[in-house]
Amino acid sequence: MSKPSTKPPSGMRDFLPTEVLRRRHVIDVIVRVYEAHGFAPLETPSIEHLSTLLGKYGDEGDQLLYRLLHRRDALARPLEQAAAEGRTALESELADQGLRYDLTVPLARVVAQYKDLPRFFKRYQIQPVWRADRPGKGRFREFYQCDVDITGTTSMLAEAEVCSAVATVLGELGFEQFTIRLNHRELLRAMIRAAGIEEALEGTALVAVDKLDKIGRDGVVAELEQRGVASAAGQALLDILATGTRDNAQLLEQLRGQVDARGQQAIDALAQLLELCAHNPAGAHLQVSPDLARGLGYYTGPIFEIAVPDLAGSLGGGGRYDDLVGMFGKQQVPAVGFSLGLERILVVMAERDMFPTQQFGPDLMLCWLGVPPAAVVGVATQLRAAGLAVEVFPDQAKLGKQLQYADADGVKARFAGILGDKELAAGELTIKHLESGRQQTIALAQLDRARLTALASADE
RNA sequence: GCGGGUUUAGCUCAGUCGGUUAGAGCGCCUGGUUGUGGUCCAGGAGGUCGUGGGUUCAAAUCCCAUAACCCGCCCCA
Repeated sequence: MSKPSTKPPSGMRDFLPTEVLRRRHVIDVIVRVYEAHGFAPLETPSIEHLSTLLGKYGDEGDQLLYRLLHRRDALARPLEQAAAEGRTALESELADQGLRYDLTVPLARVVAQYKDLPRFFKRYQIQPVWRADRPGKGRFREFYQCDVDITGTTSMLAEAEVCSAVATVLGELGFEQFTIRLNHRELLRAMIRAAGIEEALEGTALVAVDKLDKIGRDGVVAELEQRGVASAAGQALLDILATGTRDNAQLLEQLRGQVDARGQQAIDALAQLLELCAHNPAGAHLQVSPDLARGLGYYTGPIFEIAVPDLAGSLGGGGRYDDLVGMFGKQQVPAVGFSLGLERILVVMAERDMFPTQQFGPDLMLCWLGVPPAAVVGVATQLRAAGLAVEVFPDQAKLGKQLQYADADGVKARFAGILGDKELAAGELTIKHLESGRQQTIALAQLDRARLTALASADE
């Protein structure tokens, strides 16, 4: 029998210590900023009922859901049944659970389930999601999303708050050039109506529009035609979308003249959001983008997407979804949210070398020779009680080997503590600063974090 | 799902026209005698050459298939 592969499955990754520290650095910033905006943490299970997940993301999304087979008898029964009937078992007979595809749908489920949540439920959620997608650059089958959402209000203040949160995060991480592209689902619909495209083709039109910056104007017209949209209507739609100017207010006014009353309402909403964001960190990054469509099916109002130069995909996206909670219960609860893609952020930060140099490794590696192991354990315990992060060298070895290990890549203790029979007898420890090599012997009782810090800075 | 590329030691990679025992650098281990690492010196371990077939006296090298990974496209965070 051949040995199992030691690689993780395609699109999934192991995170070794340095990588975990980088991820943690980013997550720490996100948590701090989200909490500073008044969001509370939420966690939900990795697994949801398929009925919760299906039909929320569009056909593509349904295809990409990881499904979990029934266990034991529940799996065997439908297989036997189908075999007896001379057919293949249906997917729906074999699975009724799946891995979550995003964090928005679980939130909607939670809001529908717990009726005593605050009237405005502001939650953030940082957890992995799974998509049975083909992996690529910055694209994985298991990846983290970092969502902020506000439920219970249709106020544009909620949009402004989630935009503020993500813009602040990116700013604190060191991103300067990023754009929050902004559009409105109802404005898109109005533009499609104005172009004379029938309502049944609205969905396909949206998908095609979303590709504008990739396949170009002719490509979109071709794709629209292929899917039954008359060339003239396609051209008309693109003419509206091409309404172009960098100035957001001016752009909205130009669009206003081309759409009906409902479209104008959407424009009013966007104008109001821009006005609010003029007073928060998002304002400087917002760019009205009539061609922004976004794939997910559940958006109803403003939609956002974060673009940075030199990354094909986005760093995150979001929007308003006033009907999603209602799909789980009788009550309609409006909601808006924004999601940051952790791995996308990490990919760009790695490319641009945006990580601060991170201190890791213990404060002190306890190296010992000629003393009983029980004494080593005792000293380590005493030092930890004094607030130091202490690692003990586990084996009996020459002092040189112990020091070498203490300073090795992936270990990187700041100090070595040398415990020999002399130190033990005197109740002392020889402290060696590994970077400079300087050392001195100090009474154990006097060792604490402050003393070590003083030792380190004395060397500089 | 489509096109292109890669696959040889833990890592980065050489390997000629097919030719004996497959190499280097880094890393790792041991030693250079006592309780002091990073430099230096000497030695050592570690490879089914992605996998399976084929051609050949002989295959890391040529041919076919297959898998994994990477880069584009599509789609998304």
